[in-house]
Order: sequence, then C-alpha cells, then structure tokens
Amino acid sequence: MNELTDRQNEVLGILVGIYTRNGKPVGSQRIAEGERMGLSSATIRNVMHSLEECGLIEQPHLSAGRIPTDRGYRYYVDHLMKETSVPPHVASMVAREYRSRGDNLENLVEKTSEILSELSVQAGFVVFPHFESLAFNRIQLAPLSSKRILVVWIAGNGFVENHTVELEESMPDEELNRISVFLNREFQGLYLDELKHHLDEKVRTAVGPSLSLYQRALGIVSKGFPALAARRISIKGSHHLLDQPEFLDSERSHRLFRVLKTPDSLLRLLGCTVDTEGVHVHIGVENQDDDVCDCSLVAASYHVRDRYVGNLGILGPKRMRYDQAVSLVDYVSRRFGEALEHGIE
Amino acid sequence: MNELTDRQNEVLGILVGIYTRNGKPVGSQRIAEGERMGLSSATIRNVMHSLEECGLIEQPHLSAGRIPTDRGYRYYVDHLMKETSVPPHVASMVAREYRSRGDNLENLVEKTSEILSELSVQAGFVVFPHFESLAFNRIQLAPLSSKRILVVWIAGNGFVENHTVELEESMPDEELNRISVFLNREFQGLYLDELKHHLDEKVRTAVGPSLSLYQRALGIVSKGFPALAARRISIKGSHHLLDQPEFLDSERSHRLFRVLKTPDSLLRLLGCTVDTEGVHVHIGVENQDDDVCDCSLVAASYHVRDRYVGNLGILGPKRMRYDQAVSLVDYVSRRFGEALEHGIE
DNA sequence: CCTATCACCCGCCTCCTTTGAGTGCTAATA
DNA sequence: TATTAGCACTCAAAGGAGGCGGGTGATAGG
Repeated sequence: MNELTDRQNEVLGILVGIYTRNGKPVGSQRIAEGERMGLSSATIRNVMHSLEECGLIEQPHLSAGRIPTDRGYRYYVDHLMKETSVPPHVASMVAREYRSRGDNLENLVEKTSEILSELSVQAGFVVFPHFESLAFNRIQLAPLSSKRILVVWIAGNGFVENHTVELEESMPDEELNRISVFLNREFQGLYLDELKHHLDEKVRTAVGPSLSLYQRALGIVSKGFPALAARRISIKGSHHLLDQPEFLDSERSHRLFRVLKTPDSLLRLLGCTVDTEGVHVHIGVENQDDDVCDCSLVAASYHVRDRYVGNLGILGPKRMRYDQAVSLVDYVSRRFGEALEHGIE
Repeated sequence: MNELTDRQNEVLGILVGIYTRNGKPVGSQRIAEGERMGLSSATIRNVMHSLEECGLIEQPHLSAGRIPTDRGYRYYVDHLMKETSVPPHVASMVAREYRSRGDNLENLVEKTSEILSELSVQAGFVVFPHFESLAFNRIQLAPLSSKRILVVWIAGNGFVENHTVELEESMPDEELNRISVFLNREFQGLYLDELKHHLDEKVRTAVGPSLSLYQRALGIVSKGFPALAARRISIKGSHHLLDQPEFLDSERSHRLFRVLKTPDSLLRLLGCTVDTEGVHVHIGVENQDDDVCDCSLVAASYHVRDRYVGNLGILGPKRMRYDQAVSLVDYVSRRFGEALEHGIE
C-alpha cells in the first residue's frame, strides 16, 4: 500500500494540507481549483476513490468531501511531510524565555510546557527530569526534629531539590554530619543511579566500623531520593483542545479532560516514546487510550549529555499542522536539554 | 428596600432555592404548588411582581418565569440563607485527606484546593501562605558557587522552602556559617516580618565589627525571602465551571478560562477579601472583572495563631448553593489553618 | 385582600422544504 | 487509454411554519 503513484501522493498531500487548515471535509473541486494541478474535479474524484480504497481517506458521510483517516495522517507524516525548521520568531521566543529562567527546575519545566502550548496553540507538556539521570553535586543534611531530617540535594547543574526523611531511630547531629561529608567526598559528579549502585557495592563489601556509616548513608539516600523518581508532569494549555470544533461534544471533551488531569494516564500515554531518539508522532487510535483516540501526540525525549532524562511534547487534535508540531517539539527538546545541562551559571 | 414582608421573603427564598437546584426560570405555579404555602399562583404572581420592582428578581424574557438578579442573590445570602454546618461526609473526607498529607506545603495546598473543588463540584482555589506570617524556625545556608548561595528556610511548623541568592561579591564559607549561626540563635520563633524588622533595627543601631555581619545577614534575608512574598495560587477543577449550562456559550467560557489561567487576575479578584474575618461572598458584577460577572466567589481568609496568612475559596456560577458553599469554605479555611499551624509532628 | 379565569406572549420543539456541496457513473473527447 | 463534461442522486445543514406549554397581566368576583 505504500506504493502510491505520484498523483495519489500529490492529492493526498494537498487534501491533508487543506483539511488541517480549515477542518471541513475536502471535495474534489477544491483540490482541482485550489493548487495548480491542471486536472479536472472528475479526475481528482477518481484518484480520491483509489485513495479511499487504500484506507487513507474517508467520507464522514455519503455526499460529503473526504477527510484523512488515521492511516492517512500516518502516511502523510511518514512520506509526504516536508521537514521544516522552526520560524525565527519561535526560536527567538524560546531563547528569550530561557534567558530569564530564574533559578529552579520547577520554573524551567513549567515555562517550557507553557512555551510548547503557546507556540503550538495546543496542550504542551513536559515530564519532569528523571533525577537519577542528573549528576550529583552535593548533599546537605539538616535535622528537623529527633527523627526527621531534611535532605537537600544539589545537582551538578545547580538545581536544588529537598525532601524530608523519616528515620527509624534518632540520629545525633555529628553522625548526620559524618554522613554528608562522606557522601559529598565520595560521590561528587556521579549520576544518582551510579551513586546508589556504588553505595550498594560499598555496603556489601565493607567490614568493620565503616559498614554502619555506609548503611545509614544508604538508608538516607534511598529514602530521600525515591520521591525524585516519582515522575511528575507539567501540562499547560489543555483548554486549547476544547477550542477545536471536533471537541464541541461535551461528553467527549470531558472524558478527554479527565485524562489530561490525571498525570498517570498521561504518563501511560507517553510510555512508548520513552528513551528513543527523535520526534515521535502518535495518531489517533495509535494512542493506547480510547479517550484520546481523537488526538495526536507529538513527543520527543530530551537528553543531558546524551543520557535520556525525560519527555516533552504537545497533544492536539488529529487535525494538526504536523510539520510545524514536529519541528517545534524537536527544537524545544534540544533547547530544553541544553538548558538543563548548563543549568545555572 | 430591605424592608420586605414575610411573604416576600418566603417567596424569594423558595424561588432562589428552586432555581439554584434546576436552573430553569421559576414560575408562579411551581412556587404555589411546590411548598406548602397555601396561596394561589395568582397571589404569588403579585408578590413576584413586587419583588421584581424591588430589583430582586427578573424575567430572562417576557412570558418566562423569574430568576434572581445579582441583588436578589445578595439579599438571599444576607438575610434569608440559613447557616448550615458541613455534612458529616465532608468533615470526614477533609480529616482523612489531612491525615495523610505528606510532608510539604506544596502538597497540602494542592490537596486543599482539590478538596474545595471536589466537594463543591466547582473551581476551588488556595492562595499560598504569606510566608511573612509564618514562624521562623531555622535557616541553613550553603554555598553553590563563589557568588551563589542556597538559602533553606525551615518554618516553625516543619515546612521547608529553599531559594538561591545571587551575591554581589564572593563570601567565604566561615562567614556564611557565622551568619546562619547568628540568625538561628537570634531570631528563632519570630515571624518573618518581625525578623526583618528586628534585623533592620540592629543594622541601624549597631557599631563596630558586628555591623558588617548584620548587613550581610540582612542582604541574604531580603534577597532570599522576597520570592516567598510573591503570591502563588493553586486552582483546581476549573473545568467544573464549563459543565454549567450557563457556560455553554464558548466565547464566554473562553474568556472566563483565560481569567482562571492567569494567577494575577485571580489574585486581583480576591483583593477585597484579604485579611477580613469570615466568609465573603461576591456575586456576579460585585466582582471587579467583567469576565467573571456570571460567577460568584465564596472566599475566606485562613489564619495561623490568629494571624492572617492567606485566602481560599471556591468560584462557581452565580446559581450556586450558597449555604453549602459558605459552610464548606468556612470549614475548610479553619481546618487548613490548623493543619498549617500544627504542621508536621 | 385573595382567587379564579381568561386572553395573550413567546421560546422551544418538531416537522417539512429548500439549498448546496459533493459523489458515482457514463458517454464523449483528445 | 486517460481525461473530461454532464447528469442524476444523496445527504447535511439551513430556514420556515406551526403547535405546545409554561408563563404573564388584568379583571371580576368571593
């Protein structure tokens, strides 16, 4: 089925183009008149008929124009779409936003999902960085009460996270101090998962008095960091989806909204894009979730020093400008990775 | 105009009651039949006529039933509404949520606005606590780089906040240490604004070598804390507003959504409720903003040890169950204040 | 002062018609 | 043989017409 004639390709491309712009089923006349393809509407009709037999376009009802099917969009994205680079105003906006980004990770992530949303005029999302994949710079431990301590973790790029840890038994201040000195001396520059790995190793092989130190350190690290691993997600502009005429139906839009409001289902949605290079497009039913079968997901993973750290992208109606969306997501994922890597100078 | 007869009061009360329940204009028949007021519809019509002349009710169009005007709701809230206490299931849900609240302020606030939203089935919001009004327990300073330090501030109730501060000139570690020891020794238990005040005082009156210490401490405090003063707001469940039949019109609902998405305009909306005791109800045009003139705001401030710390409440259509809303907001504001006060045990 | 009755009003629902965009098919044409 | 022009047909959407129903005001009588 991927052996379409040039003419079929051309018609499909034009049809997708027109339809994504104005959202109404496209008839043979519009295609014939519109662009400079010197063919009559009757001929176009024949071509459209063949495209329909291939399952690439369909009629919402008899005697209406054609719209692309999910497979049609897929074919368009895979074969017909031209790679574009982001327009200058997008690049400059991104640069401007990142220049004044403030000092914390939270803001950077929120700002990025906002950028994605505003520039695509759709829902934009960013999965918070996988902290295990960020470099460890320093840890700071402070007692809050006899059995609670504050763990402040400073990443290599200058971002800071803190958590409180509940201890089984109280720990004297000097012990706490010893642990933090140990961690800071031993593990600076490592990634968090490497750190845990090394620490495990030490506990297993250690003998004598240092074993207890290692064990306590491991206790704090594994209690103080798991919260970091719980994936959070920032999503902005989900109301843009409601603007789309295809979501006028309030029943549908409510179910969609419910999905967008529950981070878990969003993360599930993103499951497949994890860790693979490049921009991924999931069209309609290609998404696992029935409630988003009218939507397309354009997502990419972002990296810091070539390590996978998280995902970001946009979610919009199937009828979207895929070329623009892909280039936007690609661009932002790179810039965001860089911003994370450089951190705070 | 606040001298209505008993009968007028009764009719208005019943009318508001019926209308808030089913949203359709209420005719004289329904009132006459509905409750056990032994009067004919014709008599009710006369009463309604007088109420209309008072500007308390109106007809959406000729030959339709009556609906309350903004002033009608206002009169209802001020004079007719019976104080109710929250139903047991609400109290138990709030208690349950607060029992497992985790360890940080962020979660507590988010959870609270969620509670407000879910129990009212409307938009719920919580303005983050005014940190100046929370007690200072301890500060921790850590160098990030030569000119950047991390300020971790621990409140009396166990909540933790951190910020980075950019310094004009580099500061040696021991100096940093001296400052934190000084702050912790001198100011424990004070509110942040008192702390600033005292420190100002010290700088003004100090002489000799300690002046420089005070000045540096003040520099850090005033740079490390202003970010705390920037009011943030958590709003949940704004989609409930869209469910209301009165917001089917997509133009209106979009403008409303825009307001809800911009924290600044929300804060402006809340401007008037700041710092005053009890639950405040703003009905329709009583809100400053034109885009929310179809909505009512039910808000209260919350307190910690009798100090004003912030606001919370719900935003819904004018047609809402004011009695339930008021009791809910009242109840949650108290419980939330308590939760803040007790903090983490 | 209250009530029964009556004429009247008007939004909404339903049904019907018209309109227009679009199709498939077929015969004519290059 | 591929393309085009023409034609009959289909269906959604838009536009009325008409009836229903819930509502009102006014007036006269208890």
